Amino acid sequence: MASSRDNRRRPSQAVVIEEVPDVVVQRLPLYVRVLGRFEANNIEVVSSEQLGVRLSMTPAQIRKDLSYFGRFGKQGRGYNVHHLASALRGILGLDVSWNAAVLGMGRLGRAVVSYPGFEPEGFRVVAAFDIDDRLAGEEIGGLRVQSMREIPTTVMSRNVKIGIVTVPATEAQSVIDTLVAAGVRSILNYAPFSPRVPDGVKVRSVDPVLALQSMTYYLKNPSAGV
Amino acid sequence: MASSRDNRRRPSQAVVIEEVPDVVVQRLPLYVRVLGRFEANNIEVVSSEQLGVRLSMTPAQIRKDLSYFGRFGKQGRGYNVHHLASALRGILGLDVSWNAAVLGMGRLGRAVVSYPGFEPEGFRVVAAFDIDDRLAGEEIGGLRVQSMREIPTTVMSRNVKIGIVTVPATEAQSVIDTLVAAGVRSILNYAPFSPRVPDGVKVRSVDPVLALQSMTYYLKNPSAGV
DNA sequence: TTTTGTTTGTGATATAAGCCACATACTGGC
DNA sequence: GCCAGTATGTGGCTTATATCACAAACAAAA
Repeated sequence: MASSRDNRRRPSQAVVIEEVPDVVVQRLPLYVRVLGRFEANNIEVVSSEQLGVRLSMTPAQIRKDLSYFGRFGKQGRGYNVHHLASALRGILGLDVSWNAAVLGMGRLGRAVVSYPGFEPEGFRVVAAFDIDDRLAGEEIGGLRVQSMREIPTTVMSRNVKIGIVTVPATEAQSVIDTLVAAGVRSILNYAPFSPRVPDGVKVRSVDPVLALQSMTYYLKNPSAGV
Repeated sequence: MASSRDNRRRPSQAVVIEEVPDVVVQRLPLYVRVLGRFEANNIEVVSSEQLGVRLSMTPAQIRKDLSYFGRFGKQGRGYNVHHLASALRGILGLDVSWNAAVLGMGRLGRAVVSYPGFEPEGFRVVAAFDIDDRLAGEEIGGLRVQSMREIPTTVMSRNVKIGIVTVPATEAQSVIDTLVAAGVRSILNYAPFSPRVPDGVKVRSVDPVLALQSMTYYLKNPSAGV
């Protein structure tokens, strides 16, 4: 029945950029990660089926997600691992380095500054701040700790694009406000609270306690959630 | 993969317990947290409006979520803070303590074992394991490190309900399989990979790198995502 | 008691996300 | 060149999630 195929592409005028849902954006790094594993194993081609198995998701979802950004596969064959991986890295901006500042030099902040997992992924911690001015001047993980008052100037001078917030929950909102005022638009929040930020600023929270607290529901109630 | 075998409706089966969506369960601890703040400030009554402001969500959503579990509010007045908080703690199983084991005694595992944020919330790390048997016997954060071979017996004997996985990504799946085989049904995963677990097992992953990698999309493409 | 001002709880509705299924396109074998 | 086998890309449908909007319930004031 459906034999009408006059849905040809219109020329690139009136470019209505289809908005990509945030859920999709959040999954892209997942794809980059497994593709990286395939690359490391010298596998040249993968299907959405294979990716789906690795990621516990349906092949259809992977294909749909990718289709927001282009056509990367070949029918009957699959995706070229290297080609797709670098395309996605480009889309996500993972082909360049990003500078971050850590806010809060307590136990957690120190751990983050010396965490070896950021650098290889292109995230560079280039500044460290603490509320306690007595810490200022001390050196932690190769960085001189600065006063929070220096946030605006340092964000500018060191091209800081990401703030990593490790202060106590009570201080976190004001630190975030300062960051935002300084022009930071991406925040990784470790403080156990719900940040409020204006439009145009993205926050992602890391909160293991919250994760545990929602799992106990299923421990207590095993019949739920399959 | 997801083998749903028989999707036919059973109209005769009247006892359809309304399943609570996982998104809702994941938000409950958020409510508990803000209610705790209100409690600490000796505020006795809050409205869904006030909660919504603190959590950056709509009042309607909060009310809908709560309605899955009962009727906790009074029209024209709002919710009794203490009453609602303890009701939710009960629902989530946060009124009792839970024992956890940490798997992997590297940098991250050690940090987790000595992280002071779990105990006050009722999560007790009662066992520590490492793949490297040479570590076995050493004491870290007051716990004797055990060989992974001891997982089944220790999970039983110490009533471990939660596994906290801090081994490298390459080892993580096999460690999780072992945990699951030993009867653990809640896993907090710090390893940068996508775990596969059978039905009935819950996993939540903590993955700061993934969070950063999805935010760079918006840094690169500021027009997107409001 | 009645009225006014709130705020809940929830059906109904709107929006978003996920999945199916198939036409289309490519590969490899013969 | 042709056929068999395979896997993409996507329109359309289904399912899940979020929001709306309003009757019901309560408090406080008159």
